[in-house]
Amino acid sequence: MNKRQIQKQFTRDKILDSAKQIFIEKGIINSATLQIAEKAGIAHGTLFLHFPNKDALVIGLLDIELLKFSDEIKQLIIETDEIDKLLNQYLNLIKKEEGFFSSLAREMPSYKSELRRKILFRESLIREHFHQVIEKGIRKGIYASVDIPSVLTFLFGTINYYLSLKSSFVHSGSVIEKFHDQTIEIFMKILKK
Amino acid sequence: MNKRQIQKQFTRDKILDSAKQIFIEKGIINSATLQIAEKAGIAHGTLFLHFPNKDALVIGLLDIELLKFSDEIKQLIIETDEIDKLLNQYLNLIKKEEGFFSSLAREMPSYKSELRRKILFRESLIREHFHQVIEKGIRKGIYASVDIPSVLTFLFGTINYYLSLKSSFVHSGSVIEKFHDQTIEIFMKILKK
Amino acid sequence: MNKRQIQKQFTRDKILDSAKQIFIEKGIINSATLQIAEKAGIAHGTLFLHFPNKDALVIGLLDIELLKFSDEIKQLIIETDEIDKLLNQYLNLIKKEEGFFSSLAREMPSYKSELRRKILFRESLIREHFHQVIEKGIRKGIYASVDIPSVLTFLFGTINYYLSLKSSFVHSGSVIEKFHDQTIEIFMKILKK
Amino acid sequence: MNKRQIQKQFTRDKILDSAKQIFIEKGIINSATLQIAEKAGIAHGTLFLHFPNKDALVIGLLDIELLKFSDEIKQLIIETDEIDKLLNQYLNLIKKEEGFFSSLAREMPSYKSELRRKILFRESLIREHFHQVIEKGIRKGIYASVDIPSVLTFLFGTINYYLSLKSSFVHSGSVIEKFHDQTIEIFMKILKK
DNA sequence: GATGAATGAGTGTTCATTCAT
DNA sequence: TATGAATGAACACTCATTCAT
Repeated sequence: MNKRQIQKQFTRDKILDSAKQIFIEKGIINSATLQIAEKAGIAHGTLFLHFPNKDALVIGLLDIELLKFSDEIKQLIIETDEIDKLLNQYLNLIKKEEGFFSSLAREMPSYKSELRRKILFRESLIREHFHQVIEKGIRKGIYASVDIPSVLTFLFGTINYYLSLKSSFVHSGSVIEKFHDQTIEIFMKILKK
Repeated sequence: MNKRQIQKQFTRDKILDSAKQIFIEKGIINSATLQIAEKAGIAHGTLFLHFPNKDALVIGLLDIELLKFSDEIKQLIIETDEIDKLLNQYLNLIKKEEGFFSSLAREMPSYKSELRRKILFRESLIREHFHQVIEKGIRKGIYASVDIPSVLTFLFGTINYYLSLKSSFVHSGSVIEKFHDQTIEIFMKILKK
Repeated sequence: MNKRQIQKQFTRDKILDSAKQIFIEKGIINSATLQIAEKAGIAHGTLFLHFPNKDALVIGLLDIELLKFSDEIKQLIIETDEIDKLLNQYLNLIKKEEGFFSSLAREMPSYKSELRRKILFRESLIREHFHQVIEKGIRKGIYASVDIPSVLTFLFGTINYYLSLKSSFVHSGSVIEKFHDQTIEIFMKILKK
Repeated sequence: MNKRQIQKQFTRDKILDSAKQIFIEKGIINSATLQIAEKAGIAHGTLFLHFPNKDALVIGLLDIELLKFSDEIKQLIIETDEIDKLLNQYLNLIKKEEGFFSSLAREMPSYKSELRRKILFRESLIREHFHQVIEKGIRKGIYASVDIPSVLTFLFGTINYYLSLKSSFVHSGSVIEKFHDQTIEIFMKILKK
């Protein structure tokens, strides 16, 4: 990469960084592209040079974050096939970026369908990992033979609920941490033979 | 109530009615006060005579709806002390106003905190009813001695998740209906001894 | 009309007045709604209270101007059935609002088709008047039996050409006046038996 | 020309080619310099190396096109001194590049005065050719002794009118072709003794 | 109490032009 | 000579709220 390309990437990263911070703070819908540009220290128009429109910026940011996340999950899968350990690690991962995922959960229902589809697709990849682990457990006779999709919707629905209402559940600190143990406990109960 | 007060109440009700319809249709954030006033057949300014600002209108509407809802739940409680029948009735009640509750679930996370607190307070009343029934069941030895708040958060979180992403789960028709049976089934499993 | 309605009409008129002046000066495409509002001494948003969008403002202005014009033409028709006198009066009418018609002719080709159709419809009404007078003349044996539509396109095309390139034909003053006599002369020659 | 100059000319030509195509397609005002550069396969900034600004590019393009056109007309003059044949050929020439001339006629009135003057100057060269032929015809006693400039304004104005409102006169195909015969017919009538 | 005209800050997006590389 | 990232003013349009009538 020559100097120009480095500079361009740097600007792009600055935009994504600012966007992430502002999205966490105010939610995507209430964040103005002007404010993001100002925080990134660039001209308003420059933002649209890197992303053709606001939606593309959101999608760009999500792609990076969710891909990163998905990769880390994949790593976890390889390391363990016990669902409680996997769930434990999964919650820890979310906790690390809780601000971002909280704003995501909060606003996802308001997003335009393309954006929402993109997010749900990423989530479905993660669900898939969980699905496989549970399926294996059922085959091994460790878990009860539940309807896996229903059970996972229950789990992800609850986590989503915590995240989306984070500010109502905790004044500061992590919601995920607060409900960490009980979430695992209840989920294991559902799987118990 | 004298004639003037009756007239005032009538106008207020018209506003609330229109607001409800429009909120369901377009979501609270995308509903303009002008449109609500037009649908109510009153002047734009009149709306602000009855509600100091848009938020107050939303709160006013919720107060009525959730109170009504809460009353119906109370009635159910009296009629039964079996949690599966109660949950069944509860889901049926939501289904009746699914449009409203879906738009509520979808947008609640974006509301200002006072508004959200109000909604969650109303929800907590309903939770309380469930809490009592489960507690009684545990005392009677019918249900396992679970941590009731956690278990209820799991339940309400999941229902909320269905409602908020309704349009991703079903193209038309009711999400609640679609997930009705499995929701009860899983929830009962959690309570099983 | 009560005071409010008078005030509203007054504001609307101020907007139309400012728009007309600015359109003449800079052309419709290069006129900003903000500038029109400023010239009218009202808030930018107020403009959109009276006209839902810029196009509607243009159409509103045209409707008034062309209707006024069409009415005056109709009056002329009644007064005379000699085409040279009619054409003479017609050119004088255009001359009175030459600034406006010049900017119209200049930019019409760039307008969105709905707007253009509207303008051409108004023009067609005027053509119709001319058509009738010429037809009568042919029947009476005063004029040669020409193809009236072609001949009128020739006439209106030329007038349009003068108007649209006004600033190239005259530095100040009226183009219509400058070409008044020769336009009539040539047109009469076309009609001559 | 050394190698560098050849390369420069080559780039310049590529820009002019792209500009012409895009101008025809979208009109000058709606054509972005970025798009022209992309079509030419050069960097955006390079365009401004060859032409100091967008106007200069337009003028440069016109110079070439109108000069080419003027040369072809000159050739026609040599071949014939009958005005109807000349006009016939002239209309055929326009028809060949009708897209370009239509977009020119449509937008010329919106151009800055320098640009417009340039175009009109080129047109005046063509007018000059017509002038000479008509003059000769009058001297020979073939045509009536009309005021040649007026008569030519009538002609060119009408052709311009067809071109500028092309899309209102024909849905597809050529306007010039459509009005070809009647234009010649009427014009000849004006010249008839 | 009711009206509705007016406000004005705010939004996402475009594009000719500049200049460091 | 050529590049292309960056600029920033400009644009049409929205909407909760105010206040004279």
